[in-house]
Amino acid sequence: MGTYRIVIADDHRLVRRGLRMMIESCPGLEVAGEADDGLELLKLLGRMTADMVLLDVSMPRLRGIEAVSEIRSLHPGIRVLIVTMHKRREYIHHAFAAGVDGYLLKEDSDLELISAIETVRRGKKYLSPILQQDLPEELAFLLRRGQHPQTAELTVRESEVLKLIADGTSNREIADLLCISARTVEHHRASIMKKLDLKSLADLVKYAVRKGYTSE
Amino acid sequence: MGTYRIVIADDHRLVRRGLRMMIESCPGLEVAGEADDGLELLKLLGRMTADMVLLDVSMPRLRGIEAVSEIRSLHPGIRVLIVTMHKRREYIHHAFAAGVDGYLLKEDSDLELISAIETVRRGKKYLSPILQQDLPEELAFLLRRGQHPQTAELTVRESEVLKLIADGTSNREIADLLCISARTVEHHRASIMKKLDLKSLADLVKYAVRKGYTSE
DNA sequence: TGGAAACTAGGTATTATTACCTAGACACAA
DNA sequence: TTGTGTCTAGGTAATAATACCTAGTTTCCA
Repeated sequence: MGTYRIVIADDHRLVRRGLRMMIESCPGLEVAGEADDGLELLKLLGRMTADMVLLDVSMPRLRGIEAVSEIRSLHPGIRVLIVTMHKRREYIHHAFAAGVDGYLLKEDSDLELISAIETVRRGKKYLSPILQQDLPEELAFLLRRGQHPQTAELTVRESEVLKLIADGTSNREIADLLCISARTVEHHRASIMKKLDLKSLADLVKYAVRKGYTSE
Repeated sequence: MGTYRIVIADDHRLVRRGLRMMIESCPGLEVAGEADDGLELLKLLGRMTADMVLLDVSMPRLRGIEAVSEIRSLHPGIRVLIVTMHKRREYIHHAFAAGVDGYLLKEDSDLELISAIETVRRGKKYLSPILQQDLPEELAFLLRRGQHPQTAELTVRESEVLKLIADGTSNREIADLLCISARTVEHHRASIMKKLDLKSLADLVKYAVRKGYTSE
């Protein structure tokens, strides 16, 4: 049997090049291809075989996390290891919910990269040691079982409120627009923050922008 | 005379590692040290000699661009090459205004990296070929002369405050971080809103994200 | 050597947000 | 039918932000 074939998907060529050098310095591992966004990756996987994908979650066009679902359904045998700069709990949740096998940070060492690849290769879940401190019990529990945690889904009403907040509308104004009391808006707001594990209005706005709730 | 000594400053160890491998595969170049944020970098430069710094502009603590001014005044002989994912014109303006010698993108190739290092080493300005298309005439003109374009309506202090606000830091916390009174932070905040004609915190956060003041 | 701009910080008052509760009406599913 | 979840809305309190002021110090440039 041959070497273990890895595909690298990251929008930065320098980063791909660096990862390739690290991986290929390791006997038994081979970089079978590179893609610079999610669509490229899917095309690539359609015309070649691979054992594992190293995936950055912040790529243009098809975003990493969304690409995972596609890979899962089209190529269920391929293991997916996220390699990213994002440390937010929400990201980790989404990733494992989408079915990834491992989650590594770009601030981890090259030794940790190889360790992550080997762990995932053996069929185990992997999470960067940097993120394992103060891991919520729920996620830790599910990780141990290789199951997927629930992702936070916003209700229709919460989405409406989120959009308005991210547009700079105050609770009072939202209340008038939606013809509900300001207290109810406050309640929705609090629910959103809790569900998404957001600490500040700034986080909420950034989340809304990333997820396309805002017009710009 | 010895090899050309380069220091790498980037908050992601995997990226540093990759850059180091690429640089060290090139005879005559040596990686003399690594730093994972601006403060570390300045400490490092204080106790060793280096010829060039490879700098990511989105590091925590001391942001890359601000670190450049420090390097410029403390170690005027050291060349600074920015290596970043940011393609926005404001970033490039800021960088050259702060006195960097070159600006490379993470999506450039490893060959381009070496080419950039060699160009800057010879005392010439370097800008990633990806960014050279539709370069505004003003910037092109100034680049040819090695002069610095005008930047930003925001002051240095205001930029610091803006970044912190957009990261979800409260006025009270910002005051503690910057060792000034909360009133002063409020003043800066108001100035920012007025200067940029922003109506809400949400607008401010979106502006900060667009302009790259935040890390994500 | 003026003057402008930046950074600092205080006063006062109003408005907004957040953090804790409780709780009724309604829909939908086990 | 008995939950579960959503949407609604109230109480109370503390904390944060905003909108108006004034004003001293420093820094830098014309």
